[in-house]
Amino acid sequence: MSHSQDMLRTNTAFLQFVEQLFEDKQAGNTIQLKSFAAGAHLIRQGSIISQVYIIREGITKCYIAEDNGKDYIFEFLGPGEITGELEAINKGACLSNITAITPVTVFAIPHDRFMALLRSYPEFNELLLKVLAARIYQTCIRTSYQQLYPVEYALLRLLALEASQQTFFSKKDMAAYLGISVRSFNRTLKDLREKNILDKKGLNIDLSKEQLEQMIKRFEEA
Amino acid sequence: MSHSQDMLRTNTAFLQFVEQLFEDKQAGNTIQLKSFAAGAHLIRQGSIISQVYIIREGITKCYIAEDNGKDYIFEFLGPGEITGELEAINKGACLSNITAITPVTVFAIPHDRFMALLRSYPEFNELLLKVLAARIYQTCIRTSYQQLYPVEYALLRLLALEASQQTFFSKKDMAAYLGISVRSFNRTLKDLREKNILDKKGLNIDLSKEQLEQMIKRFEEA
DNA sequence: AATTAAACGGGACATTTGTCTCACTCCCAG
DNA sequence: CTGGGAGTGAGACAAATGTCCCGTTTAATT
Repeated sequence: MSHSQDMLRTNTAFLQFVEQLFEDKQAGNTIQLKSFAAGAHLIRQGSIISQVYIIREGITKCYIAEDNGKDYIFEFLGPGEITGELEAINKGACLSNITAITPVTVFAIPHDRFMALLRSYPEFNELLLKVLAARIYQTCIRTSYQQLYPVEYALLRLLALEASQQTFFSKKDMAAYLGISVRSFNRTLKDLREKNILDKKGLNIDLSKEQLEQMIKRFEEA
Repeated sequence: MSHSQDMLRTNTAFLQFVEQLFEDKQAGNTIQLKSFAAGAHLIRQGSIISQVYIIREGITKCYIAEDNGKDYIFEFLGPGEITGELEAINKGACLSNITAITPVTVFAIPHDRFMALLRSYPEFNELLLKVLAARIYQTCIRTSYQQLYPVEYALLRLLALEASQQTFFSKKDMAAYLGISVRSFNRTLKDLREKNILDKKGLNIDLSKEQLEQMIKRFEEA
């Protein structure tokens, strides 16, 4: 379930469940719809929030801004993904920023209501467990290969994911996702182009799936 | 709750709960005790397991071994920490290796039993939610500063944690925890010694808490 | 159409990190 | 006591990455 390596995470099952709750006059009366323009903050790191958001439409990025001015993007969240749940569970200040990349609409559920839902709908509880488990899973895998493989490799994976998902992010965001500077990002792109692995022009991987897998295998052996 | 930045994670509440279950003849009859010698594998990456383990005693390390021969340690798990829960929730192969650093004893609970416990004990369910949330929280924070700050800074934090917890790991493990080579680890240690931040001899931070905080602040401003 | 801000691409140089290597110590099994 | 293996420490060099900078392109607004 949702174990596939995604740069942009989505969760249809979760979205459907919340959608249904929202439709239900009884259960849904504390659930609000909210909209955010592209670039707007849904959640600000360090602030206190009293609701969880489930993304109904649009794409957001979830990142920590360090004091030295650098950002690290953990994930791009799309429809069906929840944010602010850590804060609901542990009652702390917000871990990260969430900002809208495209225009976004969300379901907003107050914390106490959210916790009550978990208790009254075991199915919902289990969906959340799966979401959290999947996040840990993904984060571990990603962190590990970003630390232990050259950037070139991580970048290739990133581009492959981007291509397969038909989504496109700014270079700045992609660099922040990889935890490197934009300069390094560009440099690596150039290297890959010179090796004829990428289009001269853009970001399209100039390889078949088989070839890409071979590339990656080669990296792993080296 | 357990938000403090720990290198060695422990969880008293969780341990107590499982301990009680184990004592209870009715509920505990499917819970086994298992022991592992130092260095033994509790869980092998990629394998299939059918139980979750809750550490009763001892220290383990949780790491991914990449194909290029490098390891990345996510966390050191101590008493009360659970492992194998991701696999119970998502039914996949094991994400990571767990090996015993010291002799270890664990409670072993079969997957189906574990999932049943979550349903029948809301309190247990909530404890698990908190554990998962705390892991995400910690992982995000750590990943971010390891990517965005110089190694020197991450290393200082690591040593401070080690000192405050009175735990000591091999250099190899500490390097794997930081995602760097042992060589870099040593080099950075040497630099810190030359700057009179560390003991000439060993790994003790040669600063008061206030001084250390100042150091870290200086890093953050730079 | 003109203006501005942001994104992009890359040169030059400094710094950081990895790889390879060798030497030293310690401990333990033979 | 002794040889081997693991852990440790560091020199020398190569490779990767960051910083600073500037010119170009693109997109949005006036």
